[in-house]
Amino acid sequence: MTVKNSLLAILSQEPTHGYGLKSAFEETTSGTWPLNVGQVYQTLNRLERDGLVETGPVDDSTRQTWQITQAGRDALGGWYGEPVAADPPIRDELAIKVLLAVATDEADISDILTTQRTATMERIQELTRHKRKADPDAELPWLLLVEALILKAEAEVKWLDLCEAHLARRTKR
Amino acid sequence: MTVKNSLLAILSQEPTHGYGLKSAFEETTSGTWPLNVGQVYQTLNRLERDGLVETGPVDDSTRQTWQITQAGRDALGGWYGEPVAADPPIRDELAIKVLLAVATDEADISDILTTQRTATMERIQELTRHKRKADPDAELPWLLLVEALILKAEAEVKWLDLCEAHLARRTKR
DNA sequence: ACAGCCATGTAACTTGTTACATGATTTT
DNA sequence: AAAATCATGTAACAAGTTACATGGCTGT
Repeated sequence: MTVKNSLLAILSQEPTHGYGLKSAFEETTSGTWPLNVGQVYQTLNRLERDGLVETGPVDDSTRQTWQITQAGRDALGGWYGEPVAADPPIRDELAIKVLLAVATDEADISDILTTQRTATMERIQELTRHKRKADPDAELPWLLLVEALILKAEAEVKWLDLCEAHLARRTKR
Repeated sequence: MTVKNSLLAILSQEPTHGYGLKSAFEETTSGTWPLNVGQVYQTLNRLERDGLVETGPVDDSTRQTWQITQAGRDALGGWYGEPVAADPPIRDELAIKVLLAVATDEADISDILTTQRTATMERIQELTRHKRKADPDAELPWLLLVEALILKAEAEVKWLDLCEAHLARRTKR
C-alpha cells in the first residue's frame, strides 16, 4: 500500500507523468528508497483499475499525465488519518530470526547477535556522519529521515543487548 | 523470505507436517504474528520447487511430513549468518508518510503526528502491562518479543517528537 | 449430535519487484 | 558520436495472503 499511497500523495498536488512520479518519490525520500520506474507504471494501472487515478492531459504534447480522482483523495485522506497499522505488528525479520534461533536451540545464537550488532553499529556511525553534515534548513526531510533511521537502529542495538543479557542469565543457571 | 526461512528453521530440528509448522511458528512468536495454514502449504511447495525441502515419512500413517535438505540447511545457515538487510533500509511506512506530508505541504501534518503518537503511546502502555506480567523463566521468548516491540515503539515516539520540534522551528521563522 | 480444533490442499489475488524492449532528449 | 538520463510500457516472477472446499478427530 505504501507505494500506492505515495503516488496518490504526489498526485494530490498536481497531475504528473510516470517518470515524474518516480523522481518525486525519490527526491522526497532523499534517495533512501529507490523506486523502479516500471513499478510506477504498474501501480498506476492498478490505481486506475481501482478508480483512484485517471489519465490527465498530455503535457508538452508528449507525456501522458495522471491525475487523482475524488475516490483517490478519499483514500489518501484515509491513509493520512489512520495511524500506521500495529495490530498485528509488521513482521520483524530480526526478532523472528532470533526467536527461532532461541527456540530451536541454534548453537550460534551468540554469533547471530554479535553479527547483527556489529552491522547495526556501523550503520549508526555512518548515519551519524550524514546527520552532522546535513543542513537543517535546506535539507529538513533528509535530516528527519536520517534521524528516524538512527533511532530505529539504536533501538535494535538496545534490544540485542537485552537479548544477550537474558541469555547469559539463562545459561548461568 | 521471512516465512520461508522460518519454516526451514523449524524443519532443521525435525521433520514436521504442514499444520505443525503453523503451530510451531505461532508458538515461537507467541501468537504475535499469525500464520495462515494455507500459506504454509504454499510456501512448502515453493521450497520444494527450489530444492530446500522434500517430503519425508508419513507419521501416524496419516500426516505427510516435510524435511529439510542439505541445500535447505545451507540456505538457513546463510540467513543466520547474514545480518538482516539494511541497504536500502526496509520501507518505513510512517517515515514515508510524514515525509510526503511535509513535501506536499499537507495541512494536517500536525494531526498526523498527533494521531500516530497517541496510538503508539497506547501501544506502549499495553505492551508494558504484558511485560510486567511475563515470567522471564517460563516465557523468555515472549518477554524478548515484548521488549523488542516496546523499544521500537519508543523510538517511534522519539522520532515524532523530533519531527514536531523541527517543524515548529521551521514555522517560527 | 454438534462444536471446535486439527489437517490438507487449491484458486485467486495483491503488492512489490525485476528484466526487457524501445526510443527520445540531453549532456559530454 | 557516445554516454547518460528521460520516458513509456509489458512480461514475468516472488512473496504474502485470503477464501474456499473437504474431511478427520476430540471433547462435551
